[in-house]
Amino acid sequence: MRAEPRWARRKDARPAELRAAALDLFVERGYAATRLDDIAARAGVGKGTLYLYYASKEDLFKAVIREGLVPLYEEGERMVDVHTGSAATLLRALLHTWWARVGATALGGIPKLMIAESGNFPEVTRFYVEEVMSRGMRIIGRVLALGMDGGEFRRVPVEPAARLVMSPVVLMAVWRYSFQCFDHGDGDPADYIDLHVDTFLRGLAP
Amino acid sequence: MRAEPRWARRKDARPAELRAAALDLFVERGYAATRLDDIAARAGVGKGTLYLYYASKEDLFKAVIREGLVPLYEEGERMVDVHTGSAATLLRALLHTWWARVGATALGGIPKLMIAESGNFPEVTRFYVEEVMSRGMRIIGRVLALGMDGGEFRRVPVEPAARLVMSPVVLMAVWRYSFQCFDHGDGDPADYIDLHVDTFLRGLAP
Amino acid sequence: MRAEPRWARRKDARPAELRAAALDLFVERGYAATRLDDIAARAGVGKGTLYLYYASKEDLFKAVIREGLVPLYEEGERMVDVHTGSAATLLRALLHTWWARVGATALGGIPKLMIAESGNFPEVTRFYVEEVMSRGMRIIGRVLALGMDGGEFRRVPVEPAARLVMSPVVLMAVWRYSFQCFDHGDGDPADYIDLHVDTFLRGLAP
Amino acid sequence: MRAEPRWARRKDARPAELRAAALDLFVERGYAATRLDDIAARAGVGKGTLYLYYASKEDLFKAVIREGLVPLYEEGERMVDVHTGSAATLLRALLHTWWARVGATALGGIPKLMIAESGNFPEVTRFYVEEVMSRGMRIIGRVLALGMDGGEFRRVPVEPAARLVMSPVVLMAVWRYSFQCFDHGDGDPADYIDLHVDTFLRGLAP
DNA sequence: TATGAATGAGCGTTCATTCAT
DNA sequence: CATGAATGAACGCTCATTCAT
Repeated sequence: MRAEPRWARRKDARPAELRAAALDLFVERGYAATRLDDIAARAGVGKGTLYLYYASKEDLFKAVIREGLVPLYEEGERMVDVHTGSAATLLRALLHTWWARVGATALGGIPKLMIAESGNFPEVTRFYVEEVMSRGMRIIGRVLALGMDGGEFRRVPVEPAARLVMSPVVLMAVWRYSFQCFDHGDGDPADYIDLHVDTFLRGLAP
Repeated sequence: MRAEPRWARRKDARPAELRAAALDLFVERGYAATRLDDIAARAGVGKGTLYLYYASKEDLFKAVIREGLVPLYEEGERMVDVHTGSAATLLRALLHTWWARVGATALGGIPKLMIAESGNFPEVTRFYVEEVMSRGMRIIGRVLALGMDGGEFRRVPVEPAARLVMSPVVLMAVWRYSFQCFDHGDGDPADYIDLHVDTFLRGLAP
Repeated sequence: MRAEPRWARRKDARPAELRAAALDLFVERGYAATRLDDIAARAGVGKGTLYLYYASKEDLFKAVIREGLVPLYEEGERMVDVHTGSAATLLRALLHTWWARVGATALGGIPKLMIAESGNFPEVTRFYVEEVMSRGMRIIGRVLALGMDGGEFRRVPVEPAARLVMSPVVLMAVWRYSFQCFDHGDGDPADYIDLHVDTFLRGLAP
Repeated sequence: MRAEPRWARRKDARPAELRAAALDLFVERGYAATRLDDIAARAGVGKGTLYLYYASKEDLFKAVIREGLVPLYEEGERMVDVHTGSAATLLRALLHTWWARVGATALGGIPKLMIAESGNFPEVTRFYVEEVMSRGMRIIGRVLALGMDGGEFRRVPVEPAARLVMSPVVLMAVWRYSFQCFDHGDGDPADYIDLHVDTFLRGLAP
């Protein structure tokens, strides 16, 4: 009388599958324009099944945001914790890693999604700002402070500078989901990031 | 011997008033979540009045985008045409002007709006990409090319570099409409732009 | 200081012009599907002008019905009053006259219109039934009674027989406005009426 | 061990129930003046349920027409196929049957409905003319030809004669739904049909 | 657990009616 | 008299949510 492993596995995986389907469609069409029917269909379940895992459409949206990026940022913090080389190297690594883990994956849609829906979900927006955005900025800020303290960078206000660092990669991720199909001129994201880091590091030279 | 009937003035001004009200609400809530009732109420007219000027909600949305930024970009092009000083000065002036005319005004919501709704309006997205975004990039690109040709900047690929220039200010405008109320740490936008230009110009020094 | 004759003439003619425009459109599209804008446009006046002559759409509809056929039926009654020849000849003349004056003109749409809208306008339907339909039946009935009294026709119940007489021509008028464009097989209405009268009179031979 | 779920039975029966409710109201008030709320209420379902079976109000209307009379006309054709007695007997039987199956039932409203709405639904009007009206005429026409070929009737043009046969019964059905409540003088429909057939057959005697 | 038929509140849109000109 | 801009009640249609199976 074993439990059925196949079903059990599906049952455990369901929430993540549902969130993945929801994220895809929310990012593509926006929250309001996405029908639960479509999310259910994309996840390969019936419409009612959604309600076994999430109490409402809004609840599903919140879960998409909450479960999305937080784990990755913990990894980012560890990267800074254990780093021993130059701040410049770390900065470059962090941006490339962010792109590989977020910008180039479906998670890259989350910033676009939050930008679009912030006005309608104050509670989850506060969560996103505090637990994701600010946290990311703090990671970058730590690296900048490290470099400035070590004489590697000239002194600039940390928080605005951290925004300068993140802006190009965040906006590239956002554009990727918004204008990619109409914008035929983009080269390799890695090259773009390197150009950005090169220029920024020169700009920060003491 | 009246100068002109009150109505005529209203009739001429109405479309712009309606677009302004629509832009405010579209930016705040997103296209789908904005009710025409609310747009009409904010514009101080009845719901049916909207349909005297725009054939549908979609039509109104398109007008908001189409009539919004194009005139300003023509002005930007003229700024480059007539400029005589250094490319660095021009670049700084363009960004500050963009912020004053777009980022700090209601028009600053248009990038956020297009980011959010691009998936649902391919036609107007194409327009926005071609007539607004690409045009803005071309303006910046001309300045960068100017500086590189004049030995003021080191040689870098123009198009990605133009993106780097615009990213922080565009994203600041987007954030202003999305996360401002939750993000208590931002300083003066002008300072932020100056920090960006300073760093970027140093980074581009030959 | 004469009154302006042109205007005065227009002013007097307006109600009839408006009713004519309304009849055309009511017959073509039905009452509910006809917009007052269209009626006004067809009559060549502004939308508000309609309300100078008729208090509401419903009022206009009632006028269309009330002013439409009544005068013609008075003429029909006189035809019977003054007739001296055989009942058969009179019957044939009445049907041909009805077709010429009603069936073949715009007035032929009134039966279709009343059939369609009777459920929504009980008051005007009662008027139509009593002042138009029943009156027409009474005219035909008088002719039949004349023929039966004179030994020209065999005795049959007058009222149902009168309906039999009118049915083909009324239905032809109705079809003309409903199915004409899809029904390519109809010959000359006059031949149809003659066939009807011939057959009916034979059928009524003593 | 249930035979079948209650829902399945309902699901199969629903379309016919909805069409029946729609026919009643369309006939009573006309297409435009009938609200979907009322149709749903009469069918005992919620408003949204309609859209599970018909894509739009127009679609429902078309189904009402398409599914309404066609099966009956197939039966009519079989009656002619298998008949062996006189054409006169067959003609009388066909009219009485038509009245019993169509004129006296809710289906009798369909001719009224098509008359009223033909202008707004060209496509379904074409269907009705070709698959219902013309087909009915052809059935009657076959009987007339039969009688003429057998020497039972004198020779007359078949198509107009078929219209003469149908006009009184069709118009009686139409009137039943339009003027019944205001027209207090009608006797037994069967008597009316008999009078019609008697007269018409005498009129067609060789 | 999973389903999808059923629901009805909500919104985009239309159009008869009003009224300032 | 005549106009047409403005209005808002009304209706077709959608879709998040429920619940019997």
